[in-house]
Amino acid sequence: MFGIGAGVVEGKRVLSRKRKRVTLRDVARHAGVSPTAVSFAYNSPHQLSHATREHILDTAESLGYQPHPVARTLATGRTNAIGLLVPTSLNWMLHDPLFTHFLGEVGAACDREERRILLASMHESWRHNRRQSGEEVAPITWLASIAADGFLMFSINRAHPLAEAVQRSLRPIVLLDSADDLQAPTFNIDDRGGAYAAARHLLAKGHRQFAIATMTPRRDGVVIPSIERRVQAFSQAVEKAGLPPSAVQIVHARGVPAAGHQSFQNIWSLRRRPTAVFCVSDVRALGIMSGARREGISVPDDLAVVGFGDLPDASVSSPPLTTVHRDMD
Amino acid sequence: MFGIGAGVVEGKRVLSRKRKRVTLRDVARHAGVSPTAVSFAYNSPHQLSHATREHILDTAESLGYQPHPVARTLATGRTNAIGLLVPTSLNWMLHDPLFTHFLGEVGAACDREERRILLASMHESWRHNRRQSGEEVAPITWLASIAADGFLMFSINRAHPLAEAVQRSLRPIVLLDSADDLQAPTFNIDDRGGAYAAARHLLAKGHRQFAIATMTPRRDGVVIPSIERRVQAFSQAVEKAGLPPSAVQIVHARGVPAAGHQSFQNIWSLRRRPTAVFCVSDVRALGIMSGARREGISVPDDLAVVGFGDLPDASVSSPPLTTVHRDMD
DNA sequence: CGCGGTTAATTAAACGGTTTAGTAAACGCG
DNA sequence: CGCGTTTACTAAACCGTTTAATTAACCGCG
Repeated sequence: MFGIGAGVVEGKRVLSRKRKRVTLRDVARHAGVSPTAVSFAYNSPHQLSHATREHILDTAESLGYQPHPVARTLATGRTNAIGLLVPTSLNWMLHDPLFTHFLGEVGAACDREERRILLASMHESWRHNRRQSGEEVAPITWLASIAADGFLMFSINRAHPLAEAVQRSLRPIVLLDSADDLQAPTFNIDDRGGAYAAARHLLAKGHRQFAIATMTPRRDGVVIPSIERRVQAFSQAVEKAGLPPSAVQIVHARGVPAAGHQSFQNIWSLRRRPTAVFCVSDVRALGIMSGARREGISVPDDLAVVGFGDLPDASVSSPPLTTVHRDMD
Repeated sequence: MFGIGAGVVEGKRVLSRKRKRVTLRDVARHAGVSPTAVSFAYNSPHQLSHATREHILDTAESLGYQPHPVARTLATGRTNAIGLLVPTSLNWMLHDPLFTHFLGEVGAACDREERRILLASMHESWRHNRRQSGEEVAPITWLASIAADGFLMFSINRAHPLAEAVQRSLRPIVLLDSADDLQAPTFNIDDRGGAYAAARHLLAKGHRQFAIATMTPRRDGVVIPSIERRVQAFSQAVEKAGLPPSAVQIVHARGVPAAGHQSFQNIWSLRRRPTAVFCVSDVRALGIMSGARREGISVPDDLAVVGFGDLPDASVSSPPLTTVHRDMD
């Protein structure tokens, strides 16, 4: 326990360490002020004299100091990130044009106010964990592990295992494209109304035999609510018009829009050949129209095709939609 | 300074405070062990006897304890997030099918290993900051403010103001869709090769007058490299074949794919009417084909249309592409 | 000169974990 | 029994900030 000995050891350490991070304290020491002063220089300049502030900032720059975002977060409680929670793999989500649209808007809103988006998908991570550790991660724990100030949840409804945990969370939540039965602000697109209008339109034109072109369902039964609502609303509208359930046939298409030709053939070869097709999205409709024409089938004479315009530049053929342009709190 | 007095005050506080977070220390106190032991119970079970560990975990659960992710990060240095840096607003980025594809793949890779994606766009935030505070944020500072273990940079090339700062960063970096002149691992798609092949194909078929259908350029001059490369390579291939620069006309289209009709008309009404169109993406090609047919123009007899298949389910009409399926380190 | 009131800067206590070094008890072994 | 090793656990330092409470200095005023 010799003072000098300790000093030497410390000196050696500093030299031997690869690249020690420059901390706020280092700046303070070099500038001959207290750590608090350095913090003030960045966060509340009015507490410092102009000269001191300048001096501190100069020192900081010459040392190459960069504030540590995580330490700052720990002290302030603010992350500057909002968590975007999606029910399945991103991979799959990006097929949903509604999601893409929302993601874009949220992104714009975020970098307008110097925030970031933290993307987390809840599906895969649960499965993974269960397998690896043998212990299932509770939804609430999973949620707690995400360093975000608030959450945006896409396509979560009451049935989702996370729904309950979310309520108990103390952080603010906004739901996107969800059944609005959770106690939180919600933004949706008028899927039902749009699909319903499309059906009315086609019925008015005299069509009596329909096909719905939608996505191939996942094996695990996870659905995309917006798509689901469109399919249901369309079917219901037809049923309400007094037609039998067989008047609507649902056709699944692999990919969009490239597989349009295949999609069309699936539709065209149905036992009860439809006179009109309702597509759950516009790209899908374009693919099918293109496929039809390659076969020499005239649209809309031989086959009427209606899309769903969920993109900002809403298409010609689509029923109206309630567009949502809102940024987050 | 009365012991009892202090106790009362503390008691009052605990009651009055809204909802104090349960910390690791609280668990330790209730379980009658040291904080270290609690930490061990979660992070290195082998250091504890089975009985103690169980006891600690039970106590933790009964108290509703959840580890604080930020504190953990501060102590360990690991964020479990990778930063995905994009050059412009997300809004705009999502128009790039290549980006969407990558984003999906990265997302899948991430939730495979319990990680998250932190999305940050560098363009808007800089502009914003400059205006607000009067002081420009240095790229290096901006980079340092992102709490991520490593970075994925999309469409960054040497000209970008961030490029230099990135090199100096101590965190690992992977470049996506970039000019490969930075010292880092890179993943690209063969844009040049694909576009070149498309041009050769059309030339071989006898076409001599072309149009390129691409995106409307941004006012601020920011470009999408992958798209840019395709346009350039196509033009070069035509030029190399001995045709004059006027043999290639570039047409900008507003939206995809809905605006296909408008796009087609723009092309068809060109002074030198082309016999073939090269589209920088597949959806665009579909839109234009659809527009052409509405006007009774036959594809490919009157007008040949070629797309660029950058989606996983590569289309019929597209030249081959180098597909990339790699997850991150 | 003594007294409030600013201003400029400091001290010390959070924030909530991890990790190194260390200790006491139990264990193995000749 | 003496000695080295393992086991189970703890004390204290650390990660890098913010912020409430406090002090020192200076100013004008009656």
